[in-house]
Amino acid sequence: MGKTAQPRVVVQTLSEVDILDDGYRWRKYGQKVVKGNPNPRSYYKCTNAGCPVRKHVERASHDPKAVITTYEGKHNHDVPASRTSGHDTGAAVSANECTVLNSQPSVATNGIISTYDAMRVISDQYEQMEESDTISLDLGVGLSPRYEGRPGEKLQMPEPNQSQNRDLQIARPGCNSTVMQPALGLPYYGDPSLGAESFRRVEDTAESFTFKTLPLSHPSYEASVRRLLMGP
DNA sequence: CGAGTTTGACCTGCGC
DNA sequence: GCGCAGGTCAAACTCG
Repeated sequence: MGKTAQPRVVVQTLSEVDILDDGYRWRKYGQKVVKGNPNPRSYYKCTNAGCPVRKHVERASHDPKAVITTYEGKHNHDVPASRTSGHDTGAAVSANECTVLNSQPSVATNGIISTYDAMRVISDQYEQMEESDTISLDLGVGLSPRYEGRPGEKLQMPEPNQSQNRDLQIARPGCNSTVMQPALGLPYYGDPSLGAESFRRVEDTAESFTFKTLPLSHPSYEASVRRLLMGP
């Protein structure tokens, strides 16, 4: 009973880079090939002294662009100063309500939302959740180079299913609008070795969140984050 | 020179 | 009880 069930956050990102800048500093401590996935999984610890948070990062087996990052534990410190600039996410969510945010104005610039932002929201949620809760985040990152530098442009995703994901949605289970949408064009959801497994767990463990954000031009990802942090 | 990564070995939990 | 798979450790190495 007195188990230290750490909150778990699953972030699913479409990106060609697997390192997501969530504002914290991480040290890699291992890498392992897991069964059912040809891509190795990397293990990271937060480098902050005394911070127990760990994360592992792996690519979905059938979509090289899909990166699944799982955070375990909760940061007991603030984000490193060099990475913070007191930017306002404008994405505060009431933990007790079903909320759907559109990734627009204050949250996203040019339809871009950063993992950092998402994590801030998640962090917020943490505060209100019991331990052992699991949060699922789904960050779809716009990949097509053709979007880059085209703010305000209507984004036409090659795959129609992805275009449905353009909203950032936060939903609480217990509300009937819980957003658990395996169908939303994320192939790895259907992969028994990944999605199904983790989501089954989500279901019997406790509450879960699904976060969907979209367009994010990955090569300029850091720049985007910086833009978000510092403003134009 | 220090911080971070790489990589193989080791440990542990779980299913058969 | 055994074997497999996932997770962690730690020494060697790399890079800024």
